[in-house]
Amino acid sequence: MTTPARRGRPRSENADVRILEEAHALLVERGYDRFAMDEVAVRAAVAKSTLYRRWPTKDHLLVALVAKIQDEVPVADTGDLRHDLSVYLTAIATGLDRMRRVGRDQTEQDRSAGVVAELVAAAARHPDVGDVVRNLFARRNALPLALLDRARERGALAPGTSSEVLFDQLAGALYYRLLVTGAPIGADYVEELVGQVLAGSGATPHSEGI
Amino acid sequence: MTTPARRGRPRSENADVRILEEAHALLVERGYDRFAMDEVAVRAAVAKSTLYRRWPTKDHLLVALVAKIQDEVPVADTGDLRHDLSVYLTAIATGLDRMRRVGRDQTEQDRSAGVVAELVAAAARHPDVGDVVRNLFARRNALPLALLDRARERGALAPGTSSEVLFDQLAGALYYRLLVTGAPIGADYVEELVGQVLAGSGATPHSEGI
Amino acid sequence: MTTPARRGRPRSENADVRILEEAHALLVERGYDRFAMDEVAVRAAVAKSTLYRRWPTKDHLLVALVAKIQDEVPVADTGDLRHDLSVYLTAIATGLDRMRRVGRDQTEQDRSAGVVAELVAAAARHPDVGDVVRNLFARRNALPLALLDRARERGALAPGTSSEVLFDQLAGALYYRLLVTGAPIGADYVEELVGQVLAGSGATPHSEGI
Amino acid sequence: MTTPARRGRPRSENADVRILEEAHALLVERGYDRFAMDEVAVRAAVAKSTLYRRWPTKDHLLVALVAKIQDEVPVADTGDLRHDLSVYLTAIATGLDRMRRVGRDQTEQDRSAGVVAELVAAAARHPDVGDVVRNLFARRNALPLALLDRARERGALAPGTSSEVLFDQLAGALYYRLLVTGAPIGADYVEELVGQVLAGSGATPHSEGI
DNA sequence: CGATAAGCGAGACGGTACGTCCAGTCTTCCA
DNA sequence: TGGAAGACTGGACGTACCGTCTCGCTTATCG
Repeated sequence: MTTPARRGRPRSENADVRILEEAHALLVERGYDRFAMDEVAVRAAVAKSTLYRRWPTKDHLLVALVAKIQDEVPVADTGDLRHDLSVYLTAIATGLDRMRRVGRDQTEQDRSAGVVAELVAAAARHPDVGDVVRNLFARRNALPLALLDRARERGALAPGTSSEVLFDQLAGALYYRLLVTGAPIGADYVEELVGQVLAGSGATPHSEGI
Repeated sequence: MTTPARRGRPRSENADVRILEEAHALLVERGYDRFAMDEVAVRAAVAKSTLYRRWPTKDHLLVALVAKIQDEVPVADTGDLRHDLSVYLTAIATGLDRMRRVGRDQTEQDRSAGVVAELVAAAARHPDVGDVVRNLFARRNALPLALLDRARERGALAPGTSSEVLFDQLAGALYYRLLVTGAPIGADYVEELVGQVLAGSGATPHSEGI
Repeated sequence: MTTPARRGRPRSENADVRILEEAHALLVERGYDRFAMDEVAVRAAVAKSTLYRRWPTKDHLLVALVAKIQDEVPVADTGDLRHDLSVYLTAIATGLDRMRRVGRDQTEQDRSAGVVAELVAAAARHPDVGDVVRNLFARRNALPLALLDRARERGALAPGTSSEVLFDQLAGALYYRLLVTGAPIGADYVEELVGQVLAGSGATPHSEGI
Repeated sequence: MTTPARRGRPRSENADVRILEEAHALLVERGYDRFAMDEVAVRAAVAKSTLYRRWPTKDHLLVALVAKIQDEVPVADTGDLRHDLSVYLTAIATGLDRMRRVGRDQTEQDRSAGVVAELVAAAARHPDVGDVVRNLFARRNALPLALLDRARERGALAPGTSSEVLFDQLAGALYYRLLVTGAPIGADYVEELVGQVLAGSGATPHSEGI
């Protein structure tokens, strides 16, 4: 089972790197809507056709970019479910908060969802971008989902509960605040959220480790 | 205290009506991004300046439009919290599902968030659009929030829980599925969600009415 | 019979002027193929859409430009047909020679037909551009054609000859040399040409004026 | 003096043939401006580099192609100059008319100069293409020029006339109509043209053979 | 009742990005 | 070295929309 022997000039990895670097810089500088393909091309010293050979659309490029940037959020399974979830969700919240500020006047203290909202819209515009986005989240959520499953196995979670629904409650609340209500998502909010969600799931509060 | 007696020709109500009608039709036909102000103007037989005199931006117009369309979702307080919430959330879910289909090929069975996603992005682009959107949701959520409060008062909900956080879990889960994961939001999902959220809030399962 | 009452904002004459001026300058600087619409727009401080509202194509703009530039070549009817034709054709030849040099390195001593050739090609590409070009020439040739007609009436030309065919021979020879063979078109060539064409048309050589 | 003994793989004659065939077909299908090198390459199953190894430019390829297609127009010297010229010019006119139709909707009854105009423009763009074109015409015109010379020698043409100028009048008229005025070039036009040109050149009308 | 103010339809305008197209060059591997 | 494949740079083209502006006209209220 070998590689099918590519013909023709291979794509320049160098170009890939430069494009993504400059695209990133530009996104941070300008934000989603004032991000221009022409400018990426110029700054990456690449022809526009090279851009469009790789990504059929500005939306595609940006989604790919964000997917790449997205930090791996690690999950530790210490046995203390409440703590582990708090840590994980706090990491997510921090990441979202960083995204919210991308490309806007740092001083303006707005409650905008910024890039995340645009990404969500991009996903809504092009079915294939949507697929990418969904894959991204699926991969990312696999770990915390497994965490919940293990917790249920060792009895820290009521048997009837669905990990997926539980996770929807948690992540959903964060995204809802970010995208819809604009309410702040601080560490204490995460704490309260996790507490309230676990309360009803058969978790012995604060004592599972014992 | 009367109206301060405007001078000059008053705005045409007729125009208002025609604009919103045609805008609606166009939004349904085309979806958010291929919705063009020029076309609204032509179809409503109205000058573009008339449009922009009323709404400073395409985003503003569309948000106003959606706000108007948005059905009043009534809340009944039967005393059966679980049931009341299920009804309310199902109504929301149905509405969202309708929005999801707006402006796209009816046959294509996609999982796109459509207009809602674009609205969220519009809110992210213009602070004042964001305010409108947030107000819209605040008004709409006031009722279910009050429902939760009353439930707590009569002891159907543990005293320590926050209605707002509770509601974030419920609505959040729906929007998260719509905007992010694209997972389906059926009646059974709502059922399960409400059950799981209430489980942790000191609600006596299925028996509060007794 | 009144003007049909224009509606909407009238086209800016100012823009027209600036565009044609800058287009002319640019054509002279660069020549036909390195003439760029984008640059005209920038230099005339005009939006590209303003360009394309007036001329649907680069070719259209340039043909219109040349039509405008084209000097009126006056025709004098002194009664000396040979002389009058020589003067007229020499003027044409000079004009063509000027066009030939447009947009190229002045030093390079080439035999290129330059802009004229491109115009001819443009006329071949778009039917409507062709119409403009043909009209241009029809108007321009009306005068010399009339000259020939009058000469025939006063007996200076054989009755059976066609003015049009005669003129084809004259103008044709010039364009043929310019566009096809690249042979030089000097004053003596014009002289010889006119002499030879008239010889066969019943013109009393050099003596009509007597 | 032998060929300097090429090293390496010899050029594929096969490729030559296929390229020119497909280029021809494509030219006929599309016309000059929508003729794309990429497509020739694909259709001839040949690399673009193979194209450019042979012709440095699209214009070069097309000029070469047309030069090759260009039918040899034979000249017969029957002694009847008027007849011989008519035959020759009619052949040219027919060829031009065929070219005019190349690459366009057959139904559209246009008066476009088509490929010929583009060739002329190509010649204007690249000096060396111009050389090729001029050579092409020089070779082609050598025969009729000789015809005129012989006619003068045997007294059928006035001694003072220049064959070259005479030929400019004839060919020029045709090209002028084709490229500039768009007037039709039928058999009767050729007839009239030749008649009028010869009338003034000392040719005994219709009686030289006697 | 005429002056003043604003709304309106029409449509041009500046601005700006998008995505497309194609010419001509370069790189890789294969014959 | 030639050839096939196909990526690359470069750069213009024409399109699409947004939000603004300029006309000439209409419809109100105010003095």
